[in-house]
Amino acid sequence: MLQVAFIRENRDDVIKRLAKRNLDASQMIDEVITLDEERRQLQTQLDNTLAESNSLSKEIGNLFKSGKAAEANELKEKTTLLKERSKTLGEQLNTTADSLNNLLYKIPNVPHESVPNGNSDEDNEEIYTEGDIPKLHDGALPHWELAKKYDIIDFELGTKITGAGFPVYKGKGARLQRALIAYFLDKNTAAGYTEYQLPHLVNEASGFGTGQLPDKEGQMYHVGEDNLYLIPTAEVPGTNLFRDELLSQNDLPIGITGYTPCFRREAGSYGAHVRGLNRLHQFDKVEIIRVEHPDNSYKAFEGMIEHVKMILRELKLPYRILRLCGGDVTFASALTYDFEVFSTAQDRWLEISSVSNFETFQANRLKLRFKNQDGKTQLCHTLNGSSLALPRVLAGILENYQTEDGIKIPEVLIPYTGFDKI
RNA sequence: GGAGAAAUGGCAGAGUGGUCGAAUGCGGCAGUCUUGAAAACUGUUGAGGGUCACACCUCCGGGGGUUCGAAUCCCUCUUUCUCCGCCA
Repeated sequence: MLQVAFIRENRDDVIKRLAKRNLDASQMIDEVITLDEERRQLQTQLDNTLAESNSLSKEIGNLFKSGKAAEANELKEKTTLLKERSKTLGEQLNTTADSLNNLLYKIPNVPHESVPNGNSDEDNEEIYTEGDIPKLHDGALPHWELAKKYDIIDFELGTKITGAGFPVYKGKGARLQRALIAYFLDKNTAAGYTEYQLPHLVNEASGFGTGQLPDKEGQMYHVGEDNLYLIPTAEVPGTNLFRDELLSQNDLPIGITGYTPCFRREAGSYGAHVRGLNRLHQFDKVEIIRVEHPDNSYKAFEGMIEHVKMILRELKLPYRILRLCGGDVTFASALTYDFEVFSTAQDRWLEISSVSNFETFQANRLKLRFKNQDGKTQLCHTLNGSSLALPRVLAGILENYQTEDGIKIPEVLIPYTGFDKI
């Protein structure tokens, strides 16, 4: 959520920058400013009322002590009126503050200046490509056919025991999955990220902290009896680790990584685009999360991009990087780069990583702050990225590494799989 | 699941109705000393709102209540610890 003071001081700029998201926020922004003024006014009135009754109370105490009970009782009557007034003002203040907050929840982050204009994923800007697209033999198959042919992933079995979008990995498929998780975690920890094992269910406060609530409630699985949510990404427990924290400058930067399954209710549309591993209700992902000094966050962002590039280079997968346009960048993010791997047999790019800088947007909700050099409290910047999401990497490997007599395993993974061919 | 105890600043930990936003220690910051560092010493140091700046207001796990006045008393919820039960 944006900071009110920032909105107040940069009204025109905020509206202009939000327009990049094809959002005319002028009305909302003005309402924020009005509500905020109202809130401050009420706060002042309440403060003054309370100040008055505080000083009366002191006086009464003193009078009682010096034995002037009659005078004290006289003053007591006065406080009744003040009490009523402060109660009314308090209620008004709460109402106003609630409306202000509800409105703030609806305003997305202001995009970074480098974010290109555009409406949809078609307007994203390709900024980098690497790797050769392999020439496959005749009769090369998409990964869901390969999965069946080599009996490594069983989609029907998943449907039987749970439902569509919950695949069952078998034999070498399961082992390859585990190999990828271990390999990614090793790469991330070697780069300085601390490994965490995080809960797969989170409470409501965590959902609010990273912005899944209140708006995207329907996208998470909800365990009603205990009012918990299945995580859609490790970003949620991982970032909420730092909720309500006041760090010292020396604690920064913080980098953590963790493997979790991810659960998403709205897994997507229909047809070939959601076949196989392309879109799932449950999938595995290794995530990297950073908490940074604001001055350093874009440098850290570049570092994360380089890190993911290095992994894809090692896996020898052809990929490209997109800078998401204003219409496609997610609600909380100021700048997002997507990584896509080329899935040769499907002849299309598949998103495998999304790296974002949220600047202070999440930190403001989380109350994640640090003491800067001058001893002042300041909001941190938060960032995260997939490093990496498993299913589509797996799809890319299966499709790009297929040969007429089996699927080869990328060299760097062989120590993890213990076999070099499926 | 049952019984008991507890929740206070970045951390540890005092504080049982007004003089408490809160002792003390640690940590942080600044300084003295030192070639430099450490140690020692001195000073400083909670968060949020509000203000040009002050004033002022709020916050002692969350919510409610008693009282002129609550960290302190009462109710309730949550969490933690100890003991018992169950258990991978």
